[in-house]
Amino acid sequence: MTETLPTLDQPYDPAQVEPRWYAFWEKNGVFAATDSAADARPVYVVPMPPPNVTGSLHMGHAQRCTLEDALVRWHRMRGFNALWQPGTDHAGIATQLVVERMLAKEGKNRRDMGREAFVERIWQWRHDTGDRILLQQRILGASPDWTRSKFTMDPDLSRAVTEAFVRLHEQGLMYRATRLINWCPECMTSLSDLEVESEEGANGELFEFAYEVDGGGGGEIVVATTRPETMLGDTAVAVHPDDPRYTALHGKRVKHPFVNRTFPIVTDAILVDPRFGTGAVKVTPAHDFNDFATGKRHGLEEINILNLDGTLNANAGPFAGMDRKRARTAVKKALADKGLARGAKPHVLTLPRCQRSGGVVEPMISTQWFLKMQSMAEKALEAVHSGKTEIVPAEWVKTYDHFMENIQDWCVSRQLWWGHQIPAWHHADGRVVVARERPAECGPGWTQDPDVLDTWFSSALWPFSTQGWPDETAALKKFYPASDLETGYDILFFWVARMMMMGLHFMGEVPFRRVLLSGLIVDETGDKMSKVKGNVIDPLDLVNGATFAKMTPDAESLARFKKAYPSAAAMGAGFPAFGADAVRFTLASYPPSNKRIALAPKRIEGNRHFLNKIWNATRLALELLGHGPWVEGQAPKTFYNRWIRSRFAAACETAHGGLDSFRVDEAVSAAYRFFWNDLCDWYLEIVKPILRQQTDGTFLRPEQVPETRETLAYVLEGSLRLMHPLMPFITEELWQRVPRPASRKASIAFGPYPTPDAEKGARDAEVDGWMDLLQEVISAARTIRSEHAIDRKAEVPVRVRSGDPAVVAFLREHAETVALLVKTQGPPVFEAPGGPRDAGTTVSIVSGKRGPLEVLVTLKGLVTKDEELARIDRERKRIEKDLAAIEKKLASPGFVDRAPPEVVEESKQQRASLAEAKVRLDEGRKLAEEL
RNA sequence: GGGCGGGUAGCUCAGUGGCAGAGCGCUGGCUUUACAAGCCGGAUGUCGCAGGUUCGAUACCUGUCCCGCCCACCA
Repeated sequence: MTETLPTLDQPYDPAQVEPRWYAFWEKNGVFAATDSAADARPVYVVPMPPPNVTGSLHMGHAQRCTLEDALVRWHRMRGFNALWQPGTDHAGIATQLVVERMLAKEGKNRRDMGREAFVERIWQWRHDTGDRILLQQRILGASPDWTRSKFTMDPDLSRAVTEAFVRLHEQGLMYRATRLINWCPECMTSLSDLEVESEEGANGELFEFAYEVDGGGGGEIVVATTRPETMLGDTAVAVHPDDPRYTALHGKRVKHPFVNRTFPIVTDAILVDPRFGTGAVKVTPAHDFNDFATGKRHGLEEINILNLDGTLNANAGPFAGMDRKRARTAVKKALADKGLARGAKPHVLTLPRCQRSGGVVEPMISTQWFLKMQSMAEKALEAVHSGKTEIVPAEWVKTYDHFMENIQDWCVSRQLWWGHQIPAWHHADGRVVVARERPAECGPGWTQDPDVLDTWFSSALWPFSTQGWPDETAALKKFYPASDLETGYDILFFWVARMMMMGLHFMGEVPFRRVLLSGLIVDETGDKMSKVKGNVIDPLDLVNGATFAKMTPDAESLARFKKAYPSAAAMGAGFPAFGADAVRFTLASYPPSNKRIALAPKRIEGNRHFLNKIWNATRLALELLGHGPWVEGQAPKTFYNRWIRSRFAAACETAHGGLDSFRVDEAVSAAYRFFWNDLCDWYLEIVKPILRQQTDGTFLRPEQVPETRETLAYVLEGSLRLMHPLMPFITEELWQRVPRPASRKASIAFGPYPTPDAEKGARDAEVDGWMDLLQEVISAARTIRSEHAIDRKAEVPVRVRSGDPAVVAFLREHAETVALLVKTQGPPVFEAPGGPRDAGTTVSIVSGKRGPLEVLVTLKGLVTKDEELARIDRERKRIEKDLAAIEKKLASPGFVDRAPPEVVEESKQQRASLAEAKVRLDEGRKLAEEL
């Protein structure tokens, strides 16, 4: 493989790298899971939330791909039989609406076409576009087992739906009932409670009008309403029993002004709040949930005034045929004409809207199929409380509980054509038969229920319907329950909760062991992405690059877009091709506790730079390593090699902990910091001259070369494996070129993953501590150079003094490194404090655990007296501030007695060190004055 | 009305009962043969506000003010 790879002398270009590897993985069967009982590997299963079959990839999908792929690849590399179950959802209303809109553009509608032709048309469309999203997932590097891909309307999954429905019916949980439901006149279907969204803060008005009291004697009762047209369905006026204003009217009737009927004034303490409005409430049992309940309490008539399309029906008398919106105006005018209007005031209300169409939802009395939820919800509640399923982050448990505890029966029937038709047959005489197939006795005179099931009904079965249920397949045995379910919190009720209930009900076991809930991706200013707002970013535009002109049709929308993404506005004409890895790495870097994830394109750019760093570091390493596998992983003896192995081990530990606890962001930052800050900034810089065997007298350490090569090869190959779940493409590309043990398989995706256990032996706190000290010395000297603007090429004498002989000895050993990284004149000198100090020597104090270190740099002639004095004063100020803080702490009553001894000890040490540092600095100041 | 989350650097966000962090931005220097998509430095914070617990609070508790989200039938 290595021979055929292009050379690395080109700058990293994801477009040249990424497409090559996907086919390679598929060819090598990387994604395949096996349901063979003989396979003894531990199983890891993640059901992918099935995207809408006709949809195209959005930021949320990209996030799903990123997080789930990271978890799946991580397990796969650790030797799990990992199944990421892919598939698509038929998305009932959403799909039907889209196709209806397409038809409308052609001047057609589904009613003219007829059900069969319409459904055929959707199948055709699905056939044309249904794979688009699957291809897009591949571009992101997703690694599900495609051979097991399912669609919710596949024959086997449809069979599972029917089976579930029939069983629920047999068990008395699925029933048909006539009650008030949510109706969307635009979609012309019923909705579940969850599909109704409330638009808060809508501006409406509270309209008041009078009903004449019937039976002579005049008198009236004034009611208030936000929906005046519903008065056509009024069948009572309710007042509070204790309201003295209306006592005289109890038991009387009022006359309807437009239709020929009268209805009672009833007393109801539940419905009526005497302080609100006029204290008298019009009651419309057929079009309001409160009024419906009131009607039941008082035995009121329920008069439906609406047709299914939202126009008024014959019960509306003179207003019949009008649209509900026009009817509202007309009713108000008619009331005014009759002298019954009593004014209106602005009123802020909450409007129920259809999740899909956005239309205002009307409560309507209707006969529908319902699923009893309470007993199922109780089991689902228990499963989380007993820990059978863990919700991560745990803060969602309360939300889950609240939903389950207050759950209402689920209206599952929809008056749509696209979906699973309900397996029930009706006879004209009212008989209903529910069966798996059309029963023989249902001959002529019987018709199948025309309704289809809520799309979420089939989704709720996903963890087991995809594995062959109701048959007892090997896959079902192997892959149920799933291990982790990852999804956005927005479908916790729609999907997760219902899977919990259905899984427990049909399988007698939770559908997954953990639920991992992620935040929602929003624009950079925190607003939800929406086409209307013009702030939607297509993830593939980030992967492949796109001009803003392409993404926004006109100048106005471009301006809106740039406002939504300030950091993108600075990118010029558009997004460069960041590549899938950079997008993924960025999406993985947000902690899941973040409910809203503000997508900052600049952050992707930063991570794209990180990929470049990996690319170039690997180029350098390959140059330093030459050929041949040196990756043995034996414990190194040399200081720097021990240090980088220790750092690598720490990174592995953090990454493992992060991935294990669904803190992928922690794995991301551990990898980033290790690779860039430890490996590139320090280790490679130090090791470069050793491996190049520079012959200028420094770093000629032939005995260290083999071990250093081995270590460099080890951490390089290891860190590529460490990062592979997070950025699969670049790691594969580079891994295929780096020296690696012969035991490795064809792809990095086969692992193994560098585990903390394997690396544990390399952790070395003492080495880490010494390296910290060395880094501080070097930084201090560099800072002096930088502050005095010493030319890069100029060499300066450096002298470091410490009262700790061990420190002096250590630094002497690493004199070459200091010389290299600081650029000293000759070898730096390390000595005990108290020696003479030349005029023109500038000093910086590092006050560490082992007492202060004086870093002296002689700058005679390169620095003025004033500059040096100013610098020393700044440093003195810092030290004084720290010293004051620590003295305050030590002086605070009780600290010495109550704080843990090691904290007290450390503080005392710090105080001593700082105090000494101050003395040294003052000495330095005296000398500087002599400049 | 109930519930949840957030308020930390100019921006996007980590974080911890013991000296406030990252990326981006800003800024000084540097084209040093892995990388200028880079390297070496630097500046920047009443950790929303007020109390409390504590030897010690940005962190824990209470209250409060903003912001966002979810649930709920107030005409």
